[in-house]
Amino acid sequence: MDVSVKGEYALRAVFELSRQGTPEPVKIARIAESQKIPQKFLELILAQLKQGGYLGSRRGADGGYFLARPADQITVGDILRQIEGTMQPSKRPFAREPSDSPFPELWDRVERALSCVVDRTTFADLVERWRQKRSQRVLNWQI
Amino acid sequence: MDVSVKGEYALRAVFELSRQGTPEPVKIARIAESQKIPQKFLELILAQLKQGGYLGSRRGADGGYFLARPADQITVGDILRQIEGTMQPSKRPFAREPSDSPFPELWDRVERALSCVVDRTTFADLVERWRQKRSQRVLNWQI
DNA sequence: GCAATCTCTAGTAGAGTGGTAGAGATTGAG
DNA sequence: CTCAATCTCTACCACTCTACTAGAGATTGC
Repeated sequence: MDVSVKGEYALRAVFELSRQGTPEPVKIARIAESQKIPQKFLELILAQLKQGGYLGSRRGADGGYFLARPADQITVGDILRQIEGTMQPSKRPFAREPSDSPFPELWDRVERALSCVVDRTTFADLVERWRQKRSQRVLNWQI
Repeated sequence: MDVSVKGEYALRAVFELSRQGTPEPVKIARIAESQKIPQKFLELILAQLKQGGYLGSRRGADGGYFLARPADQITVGDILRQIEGTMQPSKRPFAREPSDSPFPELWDRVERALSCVVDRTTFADLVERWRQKRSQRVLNWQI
């Protein structure tokens, strides 16, 4: 019942791109450094996110990655599903399981509860919360 | 973001014990057969659930496992946490992560949403729903 | 042309998953 | 007391997955 490191890296990378807010491409090396992600691993992750249509890229000098759509139209759930495959708590065939088992319904409830959080949280939300928390901290600093 | 086969086996085993409702011990072999779980694997799982205080056992002829407390006082979350260790979506130290990351708060929300389902669903609930669904089916059958 | 960048294919060490095997301890019945 | 049935404990193992790393190739901007 957990998120892989790869999934977390993906979220942090998209967060990093959302935070800039610019349409300018950001280099992999820069994302890797500022989010402390192994660069070669990040390359694979970003390619997968592009594959899913969440990111775009440009090669060559001045190349890099950028959001394929505005940050308020990409959710945490989008990214997690793209990277982790699914978010159903139990995705087994289980042909052996008696057909009147109470568990499929349970997994349904779990998935809906999960969805309420991850599919309603966009990266614009994350950036906003992060800015608020940061300004709060700076305020305390100044007092 | 999924539940291991071991976790599912544990839930099904506890469900099986809850379903009987009797204080009589049930043999491992019987649970294994009726829930289609490899017996030797189930032995390990049941021992772990006993360790957690959810089950009791008796050895020898007429031995077996039984619920250590009433089915309405054991939740799905109890069993999953005992078997899977935790249910926090991200349980990494991540000392490298900047301290103002928006993700710890996100994981908190996810965990609370998850908890709303699994920590409020007891095995008594599961048995009740299962009985209702079954009686519904029998009704349709008879028409 | 050439340097900087993304892209594609492979490989890989180590941990985790889903079991299996077998001897030992405990209990109830006769 | 003995025996059979059962739980208990320790070990082992094949396979998959995770979290990377390596390196050559394709584009682009200057």
